[in-house]
Amino acid sequence: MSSTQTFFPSNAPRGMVYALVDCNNFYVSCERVFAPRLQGRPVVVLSNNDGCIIARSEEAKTLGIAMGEPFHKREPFLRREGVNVFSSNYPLYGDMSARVMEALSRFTPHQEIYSIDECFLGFVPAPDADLLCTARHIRETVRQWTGIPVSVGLAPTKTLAKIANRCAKKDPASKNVCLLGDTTTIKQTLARTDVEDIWGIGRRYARFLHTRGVDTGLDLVRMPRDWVRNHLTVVGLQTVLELDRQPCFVLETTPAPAKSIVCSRSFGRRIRDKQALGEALARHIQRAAERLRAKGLLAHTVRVALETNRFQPGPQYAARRCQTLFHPTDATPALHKAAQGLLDILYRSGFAYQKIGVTLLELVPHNHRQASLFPPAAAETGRQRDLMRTVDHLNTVYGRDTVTWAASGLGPQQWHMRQNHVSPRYTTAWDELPCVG
DNA sequence: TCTGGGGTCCTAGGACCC
DNA sequence: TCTGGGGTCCTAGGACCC
Repeated sequence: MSSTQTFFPSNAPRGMVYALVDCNNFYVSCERVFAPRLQGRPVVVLSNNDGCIIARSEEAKTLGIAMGEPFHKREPFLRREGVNVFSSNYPLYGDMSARVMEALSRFTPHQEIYSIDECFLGFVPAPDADLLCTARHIRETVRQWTGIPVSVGLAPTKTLAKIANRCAKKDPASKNVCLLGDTTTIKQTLARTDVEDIWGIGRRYARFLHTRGVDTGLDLVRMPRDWVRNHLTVVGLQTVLELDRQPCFVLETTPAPAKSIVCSRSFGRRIRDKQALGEALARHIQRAAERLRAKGLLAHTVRVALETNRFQPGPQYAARRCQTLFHPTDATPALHKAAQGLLDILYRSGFAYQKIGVTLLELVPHNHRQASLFPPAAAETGRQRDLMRTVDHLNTVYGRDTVTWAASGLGPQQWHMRQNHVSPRYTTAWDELPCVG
């Protein structure tokens, strides 16, 4: 890549127009749909384990509550200010997300669901007025159908669409819709955008860039390409090209197959005992295997990671280790056996553990089982598959963990996570009805 | 007492092979 | 005195995202 500048060429061809639709304060908005009394009041939603604050209403932001703050440090303040606090309720948010995405799919066949609360849409180029009209229509439709407010940013690349979306959210005059179309507008906007607010520039890169006097998007796009490549890797280079209106990130309309499945949780309180760690690990394996089967995949490698609380003073311990299986599998018992073997190797007595996690790697589609010199007996895998299918079916119909493995513990679970402020599963609570008994 | 979880990608360095 | 070089695989670590 040469360092020749292609800084806003006046004859740049116009390709697709990208829209980024982002739900405003999504988790908070979901809670508000079912509790309208929360409108206009400060609301926060906590991470798993009630650890950090991960979503804030505008009113909560105004109170000076930051993203990612530890809940326990802020709890007295939140109480004093009368802030409404919710544990995260992913079944609810997932369901609301699906409704939003369904509404968006009506506007174009070019849709990339980027995250639980964000979606890229692709449109053919059109006059600015028409694009803005479509954006407003999207906003109204989603609000009407789901109750969720969204912002829409439009631009010639995904990275610029992200910036446009940010403008749509921040500038009240925009009414949550913003188009970055012509060169002048893009340039002016980049000059007002700090590098840390650019998609792909995280905290570390931002700090580095500031030390070099690169403070805004406009500063960044003016840097020599080789310099960017050397200091920010090829990914950073793509980001810079995108700021320069050259699309590098295309619309991924079909989701790529998963490459890994992680299941990992902090404990509600510290665990010293290997038996309890084993039970928590067994539970993670169960979850991970369920997700693996739901995706129609087999895992070839299992990884277990174990760690103590890195925020505590004194000696801490963290370790992880993989085991590759002889045959890829989606059977809970085989994955469980591998994971427990890894725990035996990793466990050190005398530590207070904070977290254990499992990762399934080298995932392959289950119908593409690689030809093996020593294939597992067909009858055996058939029986196992039937068993797993039955377990998954029962758990789907009668609720999570209706059928479970003894290895995950039958007594009270000292490792269970905290979740003290959870709202009802308004839209998916059927699996908790008393008739299940 | 209490600091999330689930992902992806890139790079560097070591081991090993020919 | 001289001590290759290129390819691949693996792992760890670092960076980013939501």
